[in-house]
Amino acid sequence: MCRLRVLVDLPRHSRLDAVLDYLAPEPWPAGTLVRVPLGKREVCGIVWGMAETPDPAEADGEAPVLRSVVQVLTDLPPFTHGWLRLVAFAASYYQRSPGEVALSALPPDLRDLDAVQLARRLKRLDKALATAAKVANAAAQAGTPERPALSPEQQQVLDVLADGPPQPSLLFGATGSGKTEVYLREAERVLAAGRQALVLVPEINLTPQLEARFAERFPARCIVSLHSGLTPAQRLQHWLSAHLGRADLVLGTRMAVFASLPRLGLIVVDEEHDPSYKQQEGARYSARDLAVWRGRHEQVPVLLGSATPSLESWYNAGPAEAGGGRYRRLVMPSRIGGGALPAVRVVDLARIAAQFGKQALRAHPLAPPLLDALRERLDRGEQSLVLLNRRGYAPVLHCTNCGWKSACPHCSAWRVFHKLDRTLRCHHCGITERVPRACPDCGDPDIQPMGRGTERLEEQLADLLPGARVGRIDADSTRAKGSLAEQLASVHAGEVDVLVGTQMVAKGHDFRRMTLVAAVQADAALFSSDFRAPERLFSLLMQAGGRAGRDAALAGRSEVWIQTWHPEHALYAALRRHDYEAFAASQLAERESAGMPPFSFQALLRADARTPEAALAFLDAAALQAQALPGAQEVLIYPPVPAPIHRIADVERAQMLVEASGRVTLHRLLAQWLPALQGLSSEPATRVLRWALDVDPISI
DNA sequence: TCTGAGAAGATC
DNA sequence: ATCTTCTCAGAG
Repeated sequence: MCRLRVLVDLPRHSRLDAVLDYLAPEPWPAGTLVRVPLGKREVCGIVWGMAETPDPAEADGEAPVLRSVVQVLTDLPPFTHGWLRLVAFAASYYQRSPGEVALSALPPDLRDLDAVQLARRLKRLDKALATAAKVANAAAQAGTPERPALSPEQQQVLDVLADGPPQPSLLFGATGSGKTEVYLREAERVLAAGRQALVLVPEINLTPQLEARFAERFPARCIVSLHSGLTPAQRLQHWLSAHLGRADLVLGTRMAVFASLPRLGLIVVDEEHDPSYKQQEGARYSARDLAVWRGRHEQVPVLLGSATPSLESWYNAGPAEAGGGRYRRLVMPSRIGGGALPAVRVVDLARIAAQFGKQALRAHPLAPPLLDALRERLDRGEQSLVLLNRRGYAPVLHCTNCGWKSACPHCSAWRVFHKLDRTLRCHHCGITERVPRACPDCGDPDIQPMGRGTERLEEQLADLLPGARVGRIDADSTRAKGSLAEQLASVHAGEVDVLVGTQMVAKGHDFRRMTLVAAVQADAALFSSDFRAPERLFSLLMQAGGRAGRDAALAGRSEVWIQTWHPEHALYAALRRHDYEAFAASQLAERESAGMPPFSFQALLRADARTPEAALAFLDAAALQAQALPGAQEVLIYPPVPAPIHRIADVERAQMLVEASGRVTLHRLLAQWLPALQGLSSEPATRVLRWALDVDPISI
């Protein structure tokens, strides 16, 4: 008999570390999948290692009586050492149990399978792969697909990438500069060497088109996707193909960073700046950061691509003297085909108001010159995109008589008016009600929408541009499965002249005949309390601008219009010149003088409770604990504050920021703090509904 | 006294 | 997380 240390899915705050000891008749290597008894249940576990002594129960009666492993899933090769190390690192860095990290990285279906069911699935997978291989072979016979000639910049980047030991690189390439072609060539090199490539994208929506491009380029290869939009069975099949080394290319969202890849040879993180790479619940990991770590430790190149890199990455790719030097910086400033970047026009709303009267601006959502520009596109048969990052008809309704507003009864937020189904919906807790006929407070029937969302903008544009076909793409219009693809296809087919959309259309989609992109209400982010808001705005506008003039022939007359009350703002000035570098430099200078990331490292402790007092009391007590820990002098603990939206679904949320100048300092404190926090949450005086620690938070 | 919701405790 | 045991209020 030997003792196996096994990872099971237990959250960290159960004082066990989610590594439990079990007996097995023979030893199994780390990474082996097993089924073990846990309380009254039988659960999936992963062998983490062998325990030192054979069985302490024999030596001393105090030790727990060990239970036996029920089943070993021998049909599945064990996880690689590299994968296990990734799990261990992620668990310790983000302060979760390795069991939770490991098990939540598996497809849910896999966790429920016993050996017999697994064998059946594997057989079916084998058949499916054999059929796919036949198709692939036939495709390969038909000849190798044509590859576009490389631009000098692409060639140069690829030359650098081919040179030297594997390392992380930041590919800073303008929209339309052909970053995807670089990914394809790098993948080609790696595949030819018999390795697997992992490609991460920020959103599920972006997988189909990228998958199509890879499939077109590598018709003989097995390509699978990995994201939460797959059916459980698909997800298991795709995951298994990767784990068995049968899939050559794995394309997925942040969860895919944990894909088991025995022959991993390359990791690409496309749009690396995108906040979606940060997991916002459970183990709050950054898939981009884990990708970099994984690449380093598996000695595999990591390619981070973006036209507007995160300031963290930009800094890391900067000169070593300035604290960077961690990533290689690769630059592709020009668009493929020599197309110019669209001209950026900043519309000063104050001047428009002076010129046309405030009334005109109130009645019309768009400044008259912008409206003219839209008409111009319409006359030429070109398309326009009008961006508004707010869905629904109006963000709030109000009563003109008594001042009532459509507050959500459960959240500290307004309910949004959706005209299509005449509802008031809270975008935070989801509560949906019919719009009242009259003011619920005073009975006055005159309740009016305030502000505007995409629905209203769509309606107003249809009014202002008679004859134009106005379409709208946002989370509401694409709720049904497949409807986003359908609507995008209709835009591509030229069935829409003016497209209204939220940020979901600003990302990645290629609209060939689009020559105008307008952001009508961008200013809010300029004065947000979140220090990352300007970075996100710049990136959104840059990316949106990248939708315009993708067709080199039309690039010359492509424009980005931005309506603002603050035309002098440095962000817009940099945007006008397409000058990310200047923007980044000014932001970094600001961050440095304020001691904010990337010049410091942060963690955010969040607490949810029934009352704001309880949430704050927990955090206050937590702060006292932290201050008593060794090394606390090197860590800055901010006072607890209510969250930006302090109440959601009748739960009060508060948070407390902790900051240190070094990763190690911060980490040392967190590691000691966590057990103490567990103690706090079991004391009546500081009891909360939930608490969570967010390491490297991206929204504060 | 009985019952059931919710808290507390354990999981190798 | 999930399952069991405990505990205390309110019904019978």
